[in-house]
Amino acid sequence: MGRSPCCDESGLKKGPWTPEEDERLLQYIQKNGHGSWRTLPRLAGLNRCGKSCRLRWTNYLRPDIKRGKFSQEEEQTILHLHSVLGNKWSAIATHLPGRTDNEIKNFWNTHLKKRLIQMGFDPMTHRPRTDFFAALPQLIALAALRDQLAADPAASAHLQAGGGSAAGGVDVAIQAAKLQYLQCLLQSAATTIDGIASTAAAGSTADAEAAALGGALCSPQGTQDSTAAPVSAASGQQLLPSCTFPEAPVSSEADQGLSYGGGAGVDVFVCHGGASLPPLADLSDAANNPSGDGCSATASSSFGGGAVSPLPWPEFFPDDPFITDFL
DNA sequence: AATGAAGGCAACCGCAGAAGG
DNA sequence: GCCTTCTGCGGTTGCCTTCAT
Repeated sequence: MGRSPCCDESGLKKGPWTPEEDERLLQYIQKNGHGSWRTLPRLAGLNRCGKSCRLRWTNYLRPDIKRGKFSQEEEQTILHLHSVLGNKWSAIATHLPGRTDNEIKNFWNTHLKKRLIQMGFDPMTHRPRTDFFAALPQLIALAALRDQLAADPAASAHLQAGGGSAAGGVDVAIQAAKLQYLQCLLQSAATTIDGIASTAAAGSTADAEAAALGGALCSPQGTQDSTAAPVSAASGQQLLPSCTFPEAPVSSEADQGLSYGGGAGVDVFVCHGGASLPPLADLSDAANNPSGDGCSATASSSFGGGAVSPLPWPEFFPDDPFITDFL
């Protein structure tokens, strides 16, 4: 209860630690253990409060502390655990031997958080930004696609050939695109559901990561960059080698853009990019996979036992056949 | 070379929960 | 059951370094 009085005491030194202080604290703890942090400074002959000593020890002097840059694996772990645990830095730190909560927190605030924001993700939910107008360009792009496919025999032929289905290739492709967009919307709407998380990072560098994730975002770029999605799917699977599939097996097709994580004892559904809407160039593949993309069947089941929640948006454009087709 | 901006990190502050009397 | 003390955690700040102009 209440605030610790130790740091309120006047006359105690604050600010950066000197090498002499470090040495004194280190030697004392190595010899006696830290025991009571409150009494430690006096016993060790340090003019610091116990809190400051504890912080210095846990964040800097502890012998098992790992220094240097975070590895890709560590980065992945942080992203994944943060998506599950939120800002529970100490809990995250327990999964990263040698890293302190402070270090992880700093790394998050200075690197990962900014990167997620740049990629259009909400750093708290790890999901694409949920405002409707942000998704509007994609809606428009899909509507345009429908018109274009209907008007372009070459594209239709391509889709029919690639789709492998003799009947209604264009329609199937459009339906698949619609389905994927719907899933995008649904997933955006599900941001408040606890326990649902996504690992956002994939790729070996920030730029590669951005590119990879950008392909999976519900954004105009995501729908038009024909190279992004494969990178996303591939890297997403590569970089989460320890991910498990606690609920249901997922087919390799459906697995694209998906991964599961069981960190911290929590079964977590993870969908890269929140809604792996593939680029439009992949529509033939989408048509091959009538269940939609990797966020389809398992996604809806993860959002509450398979029942899809009612859309929150129909009131915005109830008369648009493109939307009502979904309902 | 000088200066300002931005980034990165160590440390502090204050709150909350656990433990003990 | 209440109060006090201690510990741990997360948010924030401020300093130092690096980069750009």
